[in-house]
Amino acid sequence: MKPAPENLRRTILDASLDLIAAEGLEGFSMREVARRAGVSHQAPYHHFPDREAIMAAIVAEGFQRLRDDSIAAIEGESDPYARMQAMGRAYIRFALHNPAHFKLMFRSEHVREDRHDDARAGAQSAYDVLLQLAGHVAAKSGQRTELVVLTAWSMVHGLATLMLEGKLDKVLDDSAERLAAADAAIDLYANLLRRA
Amino acid sequence: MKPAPENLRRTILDASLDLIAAEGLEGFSMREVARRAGVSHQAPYHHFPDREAIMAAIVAEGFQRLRDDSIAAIEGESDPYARMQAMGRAYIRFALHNPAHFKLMFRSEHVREDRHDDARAGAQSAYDVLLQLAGHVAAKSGQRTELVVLTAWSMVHGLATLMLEGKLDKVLDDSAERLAAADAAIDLYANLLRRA
DNA sequence: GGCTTGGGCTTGACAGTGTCTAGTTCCGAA
DNA sequence: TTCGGAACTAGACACTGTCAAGCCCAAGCC
Repeated sequence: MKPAPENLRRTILDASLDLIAAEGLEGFSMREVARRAGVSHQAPYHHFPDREAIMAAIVAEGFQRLRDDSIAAIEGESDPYARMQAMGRAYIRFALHNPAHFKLMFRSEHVREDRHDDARAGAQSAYDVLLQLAGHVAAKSGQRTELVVLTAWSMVHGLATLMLEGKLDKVLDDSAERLAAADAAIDLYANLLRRA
Repeated sequence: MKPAPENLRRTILDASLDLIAAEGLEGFSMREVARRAGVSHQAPYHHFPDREAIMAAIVAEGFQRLRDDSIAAIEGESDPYARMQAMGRAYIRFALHNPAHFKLMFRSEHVREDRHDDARAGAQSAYDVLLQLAGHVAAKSGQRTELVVLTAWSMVHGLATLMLEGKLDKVLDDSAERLAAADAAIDLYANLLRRA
């Protein structure tokens, strides 16, 4: 009667992703995940030590997807500035299309990366892409690499966060307008750097 | 025997602020607040309809403090760019010195501003300061005001958020280094705009 | 005076949570 | 056939936010 042997772990992760996508981050609960997976409230504990471990696994997958999206986005471009802009657009789109997932990836009280190697490794792999791009931009613009990393990351992360938390809703009505505004901000940043 | 008539509301807010400062945002609970205020677990409900209302009141106070800090910081400067930089530094310092309070101000799942006039008004009053500064910067730099608002706010908010969530810990060790890096990022942004 | 009203507070309940401890069931190796 | 362990269930515990009653006391009115 068992549907398949070792896929409850995967089922739990998928149920978790569905749950936060549908109900938001605060709608996540071990027991609701178990209910959606069709198992007892204790079954998930056989595959994850605790609630945070499930979230850490989700965070790791999120960073891998973000990294993949970023790489796919920059492939079409050769100019360092254009590549950086492409990555920024991918970052914003990932955040706006997966709001709860994105939030979870950046909430240290939910997943403390120092105790979850998978989450930390995922984050690092996405960071590496940014670091490499920033190096080329820094070389061309004459800025320090660390400062390019810091400003570029902060810019797109701030855009994403403010939009996800609704802080820009009063000035940007629909999601198309938000995307356009974010792209314009990214363009301005890149152009300022280009002409530095 | 009553210490004073109508100060339990204030006591509850102070207890809440102490609690999140000490235990973080996730350490906040109605019952712990009541315990710290020395009253029964239901007493707070006599002054606030629910948990979210306490948080909304705290958020409102936070934005007022942020606004005051910003105004105090820009008073010493006359150049529009310098004033914008001063506000950015004040923003970062507020966030780093009051991490839980700052996070709460930007977490829409905890406080939905559309149902809490006090929180919305507080946020608006801080936003107004930014809007005015950005107007002057836009006039001097030839950029659109909305784009200056968006990029400046996103930059400092991204800096604050990434630092608070520990995402920059691996590259910025202590808090002095973090402050210096944030200031450098703000300076770079302002200087890029100056020479646009 | 007595009586009512209502604000401020307490007590007790309820459903929901994360997680601990004990089972139970089943399958493969000895 | 027995054993062992992996996968899972069931029950409990302390905690949460909030609803429903009730208690106490001062103010207002007869």
